[in-house]
Amino acid sequence: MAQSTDDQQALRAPTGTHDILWPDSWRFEAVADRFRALVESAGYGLVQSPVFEYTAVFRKGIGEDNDVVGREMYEFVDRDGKMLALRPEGTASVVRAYVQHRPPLPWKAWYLAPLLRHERPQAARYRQHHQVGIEALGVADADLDVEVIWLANTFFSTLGLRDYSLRLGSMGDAACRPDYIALLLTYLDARRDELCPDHQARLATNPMRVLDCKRPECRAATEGVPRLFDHLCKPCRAHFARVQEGIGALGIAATLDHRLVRGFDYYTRTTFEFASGAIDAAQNALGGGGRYDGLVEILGGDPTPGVGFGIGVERVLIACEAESALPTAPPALDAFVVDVAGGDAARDLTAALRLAGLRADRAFDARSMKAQMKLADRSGAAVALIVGPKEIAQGTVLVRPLRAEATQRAVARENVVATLLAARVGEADA
RNA sequence: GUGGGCGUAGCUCAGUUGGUUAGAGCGCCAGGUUGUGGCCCUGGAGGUCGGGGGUUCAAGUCCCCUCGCUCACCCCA
Repeated sequence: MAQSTDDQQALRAPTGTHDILWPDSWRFEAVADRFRALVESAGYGLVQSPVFEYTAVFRKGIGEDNDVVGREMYEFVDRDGKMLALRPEGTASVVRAYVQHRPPLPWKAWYLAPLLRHERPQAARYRQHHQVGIEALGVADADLDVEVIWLANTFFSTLGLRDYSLRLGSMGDAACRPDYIALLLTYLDARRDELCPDHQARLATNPMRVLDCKRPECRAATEGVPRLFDHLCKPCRAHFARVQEGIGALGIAATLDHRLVRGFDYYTRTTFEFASGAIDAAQNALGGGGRYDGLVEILGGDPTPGVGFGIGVERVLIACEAESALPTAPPALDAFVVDVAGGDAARDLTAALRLAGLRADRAFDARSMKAQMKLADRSGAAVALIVGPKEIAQGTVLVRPLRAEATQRAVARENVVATLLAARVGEADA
């Protein structure tokens, strides 16, 4: 089983991981920045938790009967003999941090975190991906569920995405779900032989997952299955109704789906999932979440309600690409210094420009003027600042526009920074 | 964990029934212009043909194994 990595494969990114190079990395940052601005506008603060935790955090939080914990988690024993796991999911870590530090309630936190799961990679699914998410603890009010869903929806819409949809469901709570599961088991036991093999085996451990099965045999067998929506207890029914009312009032379209059973054990009441219609792959879920009123207690805290979501950044980027929704041009340089007089000017000018808040780069290695001009052009800079022996003698710099048909002109060395700053302000006003 | 497809230059690919020193476009470097980018022209660098074994006078090409990538199932963002 244990295979050693040979020299060749040891020198590439591990299976299912990808380097994100410039300028793609800029798009990633742009998405993250939009998310930060949005959730901070709603009172959420950044929480940074470690990429690894004691294994128990995930085993207890997410539940043992789950592939993410059962067979996909990167687990290891560290040099002190501690059982650790790389974070496969965002919520458990954040809730653990809450339990450990007891910040005042309500506590509204957001995160951007790499998640690691030993899955078989495929289109739009990787062993390391990133999620942005929020978790709000200490509030049972359904209006907070509405706020959370609104934030996810608004994130997508302000990115410019159009082709996505929201499914909404309720998982009930400790008062009504056991009764429903008993009802469900009665129904499914009579049709056990019609289910797919996986779910015949899973009836004992997690019967509700059958509802989410895509196989035709399970679909057919659960055609007339009792719906949890029809068996919610009174408080759950009122909560669900208030959530629907709230998102409807905010103009968010949702499809009620009694088969929406999300993967983690901790969900209670509200669950939701956003899927993109633009992603040309089997994996098209953008993100999802819900309420988890029992999770804090499971992880050792006092009973505390919670609700949140996680959104896959890579999936959002794929959707943006498919819908041409995100600008792909990174910010360009303001100036590129071409120095054919020994390099002192390039050294000093770039330092001065950067200190003034301008973006500036230069060539090295005393390359030919032609080579330096090519680099200047390729850099995307607005102007080339040319310094040769003649300019040194005159104390000037040639400012040559690269993006427009305009003539170059000599500017006194000490006025270069001010000239470029003025030009940039002029552009911003235009 | 299961199944399908694919591995030739940094990238996208060609390579004819096995037959000389393995090619193109783009990109990169240099020159054409001894002070000027883009367009054009010329030249150059860059390849253990994923790796190993086998068949053969001869393997990028055929066979086996292996590694990797990729798509799908399971599951998940």
